[in-house]
Amino acid sequence: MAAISSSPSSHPRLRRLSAGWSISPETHPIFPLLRLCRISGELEQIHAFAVKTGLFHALPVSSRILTLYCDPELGSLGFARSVFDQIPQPNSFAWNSLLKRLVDEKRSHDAILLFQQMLTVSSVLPDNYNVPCAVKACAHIHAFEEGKQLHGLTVKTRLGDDSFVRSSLLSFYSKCSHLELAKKVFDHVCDKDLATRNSLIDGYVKSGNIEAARKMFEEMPKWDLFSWNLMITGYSIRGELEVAWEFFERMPEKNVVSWNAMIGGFTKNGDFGSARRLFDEMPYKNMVTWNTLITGYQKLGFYEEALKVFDEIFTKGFTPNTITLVSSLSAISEIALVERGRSVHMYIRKNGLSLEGILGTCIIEMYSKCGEIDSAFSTFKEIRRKKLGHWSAMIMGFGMHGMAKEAIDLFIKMKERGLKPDYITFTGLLNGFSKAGMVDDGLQNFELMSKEYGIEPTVEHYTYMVDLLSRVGHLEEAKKLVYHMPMRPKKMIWMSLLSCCRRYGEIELGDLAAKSLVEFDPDSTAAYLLLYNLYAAAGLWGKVLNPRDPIMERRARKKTESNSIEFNGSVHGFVISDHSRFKTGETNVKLEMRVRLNSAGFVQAYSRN
DNA sequence: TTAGGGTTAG
Repeated sequence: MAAISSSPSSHPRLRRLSAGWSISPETHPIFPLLRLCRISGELEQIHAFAVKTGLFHALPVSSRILTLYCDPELGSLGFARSVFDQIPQPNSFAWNSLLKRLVDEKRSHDAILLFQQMLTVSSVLPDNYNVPCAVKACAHIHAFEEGKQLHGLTVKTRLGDDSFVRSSLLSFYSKCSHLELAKKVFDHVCDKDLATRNSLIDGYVKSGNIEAARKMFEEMPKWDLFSWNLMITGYSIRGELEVAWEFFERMPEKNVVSWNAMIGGFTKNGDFGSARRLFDEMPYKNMVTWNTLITGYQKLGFYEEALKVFDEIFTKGFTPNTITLVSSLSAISEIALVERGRSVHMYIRKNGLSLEGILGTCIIEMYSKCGEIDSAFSTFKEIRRKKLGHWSAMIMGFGMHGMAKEAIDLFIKMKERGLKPDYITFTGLLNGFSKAGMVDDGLQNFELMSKEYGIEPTVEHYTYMVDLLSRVGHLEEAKKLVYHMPMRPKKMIWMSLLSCCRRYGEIELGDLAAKSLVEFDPDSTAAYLLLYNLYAAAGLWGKVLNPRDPIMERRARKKTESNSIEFNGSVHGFVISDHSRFKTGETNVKLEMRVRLNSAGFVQAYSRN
């Protein structure tokens, strides 16, 4: 209540009001005053006045005050919540306002909990205002079971006749990828309004059925902005940018979402020139605009470009949000720019942003990938309420640094805290076993994962298992695993196998791995280098020099590939070389990258400050 | 005129 410190008599309108009005909530002039309230300072003064005069005890007054605090322009969520807690028996307006604010701020779990709390501790019933909010929260986090229960509730209470309730359910099923259920809800709606139709279009768009989306769009009696924006998104997802552009140009009115959707279409399809042109031309930008550009660059591997845009945000007077920081940290991790990562960490700390969410996970991951496992661990220890993501990121960090013992210890502690590991946790753990060459533990946990936790191994899990088996020379078992895995092996699997074949002189299997590697990437320099080393190590110079060998032939037209790493304030670049030795020079970089680079025949080629 | 559903960034 620190904000309610000013005297109620300081406000001219309040001075008049406090002069002896009897407290009759329905007719009291505080109501027109509340309606006129536009800025937080005014609201705080009216609030203070209501508390001091006892008017706040009247539910119509307190609920109106709360509703105003729930407006993001007038109050923070924390403050709204504390005002809510001051109301002994909140009415439906109070519950619904707070619920809406939670949903708008994407606090979906809290919103669902609040709705449940409302049903159990208050006499407020589910209605056509709060049910759509609760359904929206379920849609956001894909809480399918909870959403279905709400659907059941609407059937029992006949709330399903309401168009808001219906469209929220329709959108929920669309977002949970149950389009058949969405269509079922849609077919039962008598008055199909714009939002209802748009929800279904969204479902079609997200499931890639652009034809159905277009049919629906064309059959609509009228469009508004949402419909057009959905079509732009739909064609962008399909990579049909010309059609997306047609919609963008044809629409009678554009808003920031239209521009963002079109920019997103360009970035997703790698046309950064058009994306940037549109970005520079648009009349108004929001944080989604900036994030669209940053994530676009980051996802396609243009990390430095992503970080340039990140810097630009500050010069243009915008404030990065969680998504901006997540994407930028991801770019920083990929190119291991630890000093940049540290400055983002400082920014987070300085601005009081919590590490208890995804940002904590990103910082741990960033330090781990940049080789600073100690900083990663001290960040991890700093986080008070650790979530599964933090544990998994730290296990992954230890894993990639070959610190299998630390990874296992953490895994055990995590389970002791009652947390259930997920597929990411096991990815980190198996990576640790593979780096440390711990076959028995690796195999045991690989089995435990599906048997005890019901987690089906992904291609990453298989990759680390193949890597582990190959490293210790169990090449036949590794080969068997590759042939028995239910999905197509990825490039890394063949790389591991091939590099270990060199070490153990397994020419035949190495040949096979190299050919499979080339199938993925016909210009794979790594395949050539690994195979070259394999033949050379076995003294098979005839094969090395055979110009008709399709793999060896690539030597002549191989491209120069480069990578970089920041260490001690300098950026160190690496290019692929014919030499298989990895000369680290002065730098003693503790990174798994070093191991990978080594096996792929990289050498340090240049350094710049 | 105290409260609600559908679009863009992870």
